[in-house]
Amino acid sequence: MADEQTLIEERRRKLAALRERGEAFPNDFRRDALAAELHAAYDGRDAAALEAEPVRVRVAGRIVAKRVMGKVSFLQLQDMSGRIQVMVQRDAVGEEAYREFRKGWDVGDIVGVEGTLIRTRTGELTVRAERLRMLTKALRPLPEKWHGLQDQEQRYRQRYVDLIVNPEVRRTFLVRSRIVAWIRRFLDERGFVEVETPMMQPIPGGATARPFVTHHHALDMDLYLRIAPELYLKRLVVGGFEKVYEINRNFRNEGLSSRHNPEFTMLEFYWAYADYRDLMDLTEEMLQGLAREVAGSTVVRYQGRDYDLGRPFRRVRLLDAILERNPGIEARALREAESARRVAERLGVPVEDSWGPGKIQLEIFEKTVEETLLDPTFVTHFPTEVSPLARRSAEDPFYTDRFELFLAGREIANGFSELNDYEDQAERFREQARQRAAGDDEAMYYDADFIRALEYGMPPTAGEGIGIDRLVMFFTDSPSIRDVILFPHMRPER
RNA sequence: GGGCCGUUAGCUCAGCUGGUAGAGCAGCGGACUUUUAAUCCGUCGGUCCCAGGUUCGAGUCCUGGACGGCCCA
Repeated sequence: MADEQTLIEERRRKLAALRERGEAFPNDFRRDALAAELHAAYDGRDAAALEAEPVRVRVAGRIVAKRVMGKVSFLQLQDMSGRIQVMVQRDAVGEEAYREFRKGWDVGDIVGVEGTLIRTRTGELTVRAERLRMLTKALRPLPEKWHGLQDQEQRYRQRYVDLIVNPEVRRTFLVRSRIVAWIRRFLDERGFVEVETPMMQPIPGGATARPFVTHHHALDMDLYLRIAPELYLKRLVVGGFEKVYEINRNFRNEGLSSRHNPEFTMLEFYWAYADYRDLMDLTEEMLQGLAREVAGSTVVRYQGRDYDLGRPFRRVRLLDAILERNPGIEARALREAESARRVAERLGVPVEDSWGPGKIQLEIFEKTVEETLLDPTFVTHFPTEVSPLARRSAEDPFYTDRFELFLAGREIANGFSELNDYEDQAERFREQARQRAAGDDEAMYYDADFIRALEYGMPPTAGEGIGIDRLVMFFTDSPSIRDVILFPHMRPER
């Protein structure tokens, strides 16, 4: 009796008996306590104190352990808050109920228990049962109690099982929830307004990435799942939402990896009458606050290394970061396509013929510098060529007033002073459209309505995007993005 | 897309140079009135990921494929 079907048959038999008695799926049990609440309130009370002043409780949850001793038995009950032990004595619940409990209850079932708090001989706070209720009979057996569910594939495909048996998984997603809630509070407190903009867009914009396409039947037109909310949020800044943000999903049609899921969560916020330096200051403040909230300290351990978010983050220009990492390169050589290409080739960085010096600089940076940036670092002044929505630097229009924040070798945030010169923006769109026509399917589309919006006048504004999933990875010490997404994308099961 | 690794009972894992597949947990039957991976006795349980091939004989060797993990692009 151990292949899966037989185990299920066995439980089906127990369920049939419940149905016969009309006790199969009751909905009238009301609990009045959670496991964690009981521990918090009574862990300090010894056996005598609990006996002197009896505390009656009703708890409910999933059976995660069952230890049958004879005429007394023990259960571990797991609810949303944690675990609490239950003691079932034949003489306390009656012979019939005790028999039903012994024969009919399995690990995995969801039950309700009414009883009194006691402390056992070994000192564990325990509900001594007086009444027992089967609430939901489980048909399928749970994975082994000691090792839990190890198989990565099954953990992702059947996250519900993973959550039942691997407590650290639940913790990760609780932290995720706290991070998002904390960020909302942080922005709300500073006067930012949360909005929701289209997930389905006629023209995908705001980032360079391949979009997913879908079709609207009534309108008979293709729509794109958004790759970023940026152009809509800036329309709102035009409309007078001078501090605005959105936390929501983006979709990008690219490969899967431990750092990429086709849908991921992004915070984007826009702040009128501010520039990219204000953003860096705010970002520092946000991450330090988050660290204190989530880790209890500005020193956070990730994958065996300590990261100190308490000190001001390093700020370095992209060009300087390249030169620092690749000694012997002449800065001037990177300003012109021909010579920049030769530098890239010397460094073993493959480049395409269509790339200008800006794209080549970015590529050299990504291939030789990015993963070395462990401690939080703002890399500033990205080339205009690869920043079609960012404001040019006043001192050198080859670059923009833009930064990316790197942490543990990964890009966490991307922000810049927004381009509000509609003529420059129109020209940048035209350049993107040219590249698209030349075969770059990540290049942007010309968005005429966005230009029209800018022509009404957008105040000088700074805007930033922060990848929530990567942030959660960092704060939960998770090596893979799949560990912080409840249902990561997988190929279909056979 | 490429390289490496993995897939054996519901779960966690063994299985050597090829000789008809094992353990623990879970299940089932029994003992046991304070257990903590409870313990003890007995017992059931297999599409060895799939399809070919080599061989007297394949979980094991070869080829192809599926899915997953890690690394690279």
